[in-house]
Amino acid sequence: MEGSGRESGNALLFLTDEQLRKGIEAMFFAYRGFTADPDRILADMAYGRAHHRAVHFIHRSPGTTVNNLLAILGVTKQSLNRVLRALVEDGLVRSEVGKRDKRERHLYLTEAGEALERQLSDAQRDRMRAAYRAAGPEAVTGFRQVLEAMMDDEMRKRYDALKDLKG
Amino acid sequence: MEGSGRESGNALLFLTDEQLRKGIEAMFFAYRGFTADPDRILADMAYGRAHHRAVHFIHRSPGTTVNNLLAILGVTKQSLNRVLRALVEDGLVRSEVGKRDKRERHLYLTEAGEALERQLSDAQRDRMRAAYRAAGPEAVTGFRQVLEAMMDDEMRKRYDALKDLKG
DNA sequence: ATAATACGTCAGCTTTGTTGACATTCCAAG
DNA sequence: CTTGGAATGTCAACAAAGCTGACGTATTAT
Repeated sequence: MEGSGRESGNALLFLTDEQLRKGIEAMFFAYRGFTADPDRILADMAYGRAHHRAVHFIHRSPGTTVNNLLAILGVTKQSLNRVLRALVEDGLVRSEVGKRDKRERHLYLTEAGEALERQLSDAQRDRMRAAYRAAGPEAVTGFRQVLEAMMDDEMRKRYDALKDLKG
Repeated sequence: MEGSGRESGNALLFLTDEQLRKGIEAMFFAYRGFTADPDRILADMAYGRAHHRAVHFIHRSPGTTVNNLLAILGVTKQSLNRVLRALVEDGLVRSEVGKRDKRERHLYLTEAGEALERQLSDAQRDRMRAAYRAAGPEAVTGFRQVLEAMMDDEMRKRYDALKDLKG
């Protein structure tokens, strides 16, 4: 992007259907690896991937509202509510009535919730770290660039909104 | 891997939890974008993502057996069978009894099946192509390197097995 | 002959998504 | 103060796509 113009020239040459298909298949198999470790951990409990996502984003943005979470995850409130209810009942998530706007519920992880989050994200980060190390720092930059370019506009908004919080 | 040792030195400096989390979130949102276009197309029909995967890999490896497909997709035969039955009934997939081993069923896409595959993969390739172009050729290399390093050993076997077919 | 393999199928269960309908609570505008 | 709309929660019903277990059948291998 801010690099030389040299690479833009022959970039198109590499975009054969064969190359693209490999990218598609790599994405498919890699995503399985990406979720494999948390899935294994969650399989022992009564939780699934949906719980993992909720826990992740509540940890990421403590005090986020249900509506916020809905927008990020892109599911219906009924679907999220089922997951959230289980997490609250099991004492992993705390739901606080908003002070400014009492209609809103602000979500926080409890100690137990943070512990689960740590367990799950440790596993996922370990794999990501290993992949990053194996591929090297320049690959990491490229990896992120392609992923960000691959998002829907909707998704990119959500991703960027998260970035603004802390990153 | 076969590159310089220079980059390995400062690689570790970049592996903060913050960086890793961004990678995790990028993966999450990008995968949604990755599947969004086919999902939209399939929503109009009575098909889902499972049908897409079956169609993709039958197109990719014409004449593949049910067991082969099972191993690649990583699902149970009951689950795959439901999908496959629908595709055969709808005339998108042809199932041929094996000549050497008559227990095996070899799977092929019909004309209609190929047409659907083209429609789906065109959409997905378009997005992948756009992402590749936006990110540049060096990013593409990095993207693939990280993805391949992120796969489970099991997944990588399946991915490599596919690569050997044509790529 | 017998065992193992490949495939199909029936039945039942789980997770995670969907719609639609409806109640409650609360803010804000009239 | 009343009322309309927004945010949330809940109930019911359903679908997609995964799972296990059991069973049958044809075919191949031992």
